Order: sequence, then C-alpha cells, then structure tokens
Amino acid sequence: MFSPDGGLPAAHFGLLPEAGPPFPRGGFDGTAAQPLFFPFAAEPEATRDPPPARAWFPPPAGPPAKAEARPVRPCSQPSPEPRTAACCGSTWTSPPWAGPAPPGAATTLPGPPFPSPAAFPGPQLCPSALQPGSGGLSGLGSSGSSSGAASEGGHSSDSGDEDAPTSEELEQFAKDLKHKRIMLGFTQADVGLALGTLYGKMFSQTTICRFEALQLSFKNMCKLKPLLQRWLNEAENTDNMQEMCNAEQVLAQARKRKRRTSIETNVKGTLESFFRKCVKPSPQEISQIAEDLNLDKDVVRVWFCNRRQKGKRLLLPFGNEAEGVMYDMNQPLVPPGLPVPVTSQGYSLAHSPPVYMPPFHKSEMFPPALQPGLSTSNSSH
DNA sequence: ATGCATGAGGA
DNA sequence: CCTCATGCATA
Repeated sequence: MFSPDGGLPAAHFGLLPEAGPPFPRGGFDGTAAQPLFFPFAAEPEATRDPPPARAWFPPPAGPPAKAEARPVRPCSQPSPEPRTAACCGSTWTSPPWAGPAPPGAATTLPGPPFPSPAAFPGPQLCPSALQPGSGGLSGLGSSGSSSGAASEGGHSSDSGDEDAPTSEELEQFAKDLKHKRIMLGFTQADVGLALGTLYGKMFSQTTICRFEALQLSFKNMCKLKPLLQRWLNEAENTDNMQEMCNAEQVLAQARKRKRRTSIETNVKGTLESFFRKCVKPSPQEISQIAEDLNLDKDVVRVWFCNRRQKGKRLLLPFGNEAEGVMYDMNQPLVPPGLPVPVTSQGYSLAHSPPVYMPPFHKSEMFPPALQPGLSTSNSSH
C-alpha cells in the first residue's frame, strides 16, 4: 500500500521488478514477428555499471534450430501469426537490459542465445521503425522535434537519443527518473498527473511504475522518455510543481468498467497449465476451458492475452533465467526435463507437471484436477 | 507492484 | 480475434 499522495510511496530503491520470470519466449509466431532489438552493437558506455553480467547460456533442451518464423501451428489456429517481422517491433524481445552484452557473452553470442540472430540484418536499429510520431503522441512528438528540438539541455545534437535511445540510456534514465522523483518527493501518480498538466497527456501511476521498472516495450519506453525527461527538467528547476500534480482531476470516469474478476489461485494454476501447453488457444478451445473452469469465455480470452503480454514483458529481463528456461510455446507439450523456473507469482510451476500430455482433442485437453466446483477442496495446504 | 480490463489498430 | 499501450482496482 502506498499513500495516494499524502506521502511517499515507500520507495523501493534497489528493488528488482521481478525475480523470476514465469517464462520467456514469445512463441515463434509472435516472437519471430517481434524483431529482436539488439543494441549490442555499440555501447561505448563504459561508465555503466555492469552488474547484470549474467552469462547467457543456451537453452537446455530448447530447439534453437529455428532461424525463422515457422508456420507452426501452436494449437489449432490455422495460422498463428504470420507477421513478417518488420524491422522493429514493439516489445523488446531481446535483453536490452542484459547489459551491453558482456564481452565474453558477446563473443559467444553470435548465434546461441537466440534461434534467429541472423534474422536481422545487423545491429543497426531500424531507423524507420523508430519513427517518433509512430504512436498517438503526434502533437507531443512534434513539439519535441520541431519546436522544442533544441531543448533537452542541448546535447542531443547528433546523438539523437531522443529518437532512438539505446537500452542502456533508457535504463539509466529510468533509474535517474526514479531516484530524482523520490528525491523531489513525488509519487509515481504525481508524475503521471503532471504529464497531463504539462503536455495534455496524462498517465497513470501504473504506467510510470512500469516505465521505471522497465516493463514497457522498447518502443513504448522511447515514446515516453522525452515526456518524462521534460518533466524531470521541470521538476528540478521549478520550485512549485505541486500545482501541476494536484490540479486536474476532473476526469470523470463514468465508464462502466467490468469489475475485476479475481481468479482463484488453483484456477490460475490450471490456466497456467493450459498456457504451457498452448499459449494461444483457439476460440473454441477457449470456450472449452472457460466452460470447464466456470469462467466467462471473455475472461479466459483476456487472461491468455495478458499472459502472453506478460510473457513478452518478462522475456529475458537479464538474459539469465530466460534463456535457459524457455518453453517452446508452440509445442503442444513441454519438453521433459525442463528446469522449471520459479514464478514470482507463486504459480505451481514448481511441482513438476505431468510432463506428458497427449495432444489433446476437444475432449481430453484438460489436466486432472480442475473441477471448478471442487476448487476449495483442491487447494492443498 | 501487478492482475484483469478496455480500446485502438491491424489482418 | 490478436497485439499493444494503458489504466482501474487490488493484493
């Protein structure tokens, strides 16, 4: 719990966002599409502290043999997601934070970590994709590029980090932001609000939080950085910014938002099981699952969507756990002998699941122990 | 800090 | 329907 705005949000300084990603891998359907973002080309940045020097290790049993998006069918979808990888996607599929790719790792990097290192031309960031005005910040973007171009302390003359910050820069900035924000006594919510006051586009505490925790897609981070940068400048130079943070709250959320359904732990576990077998169940399968778990089909669908999103978000945060434990999301079953990762969520990934699950058909696709009605008696403890 | 939800935009 | 960016609500 944090105080809304009365006090500091119990700043967690050296707190890591996630200890153990449930699992990595976006699946070849989506991942392959999600162009890898490899800034490991040039990081003259020697000043950076290299703590994340975790060595990447190749997947234990992972099938890195796929260099290109294979038209494999995850479950029953006719075509998973034939998205031809553009140059730059949204979510950084690669470990931007993995540090400037430790020399050692870099040497051995040429191929191992990823199935498709050769998929992209080179370390070159995609210039076209990093287009500033790609999103909806057109107005803001323009201000930054056309009129306010000369802002930012006047250092961005040639580096152009405004347009294409490196992952290290983003990381640094995020840390900086958090630190200073706390120093100045602002909460994440304050910042989000201030952005609204300053630039007309408000953001929630959630977004600020995720930004600081580097849990947004690379693209998204790039988009938000300039705004936060400006806020930071303002906050540091302006004496009373309180106004900006406190003002403007008249946004009536008269929207009828569905009440958040709380999925029981054991049910989540079951969903997890399904997810491990198939990250993208067909609508019909979703219906099946939903019916079986006594959940709305929509709830299940959204759950899977969010799950996938989370999977990508937590994908290789630091190259460590992610690499080794990647499941083949497109495979109907999990390869045996996987070093089951420990999910921060506490999901039961720990107790080895029935590693063998026959290619389910519409009828027998459910693992034992998922009778919704028995949920209470099921939670063993 | 994170889980579930909404909505825009894309096939 | 999906992905992706975002946010309300909650643990």
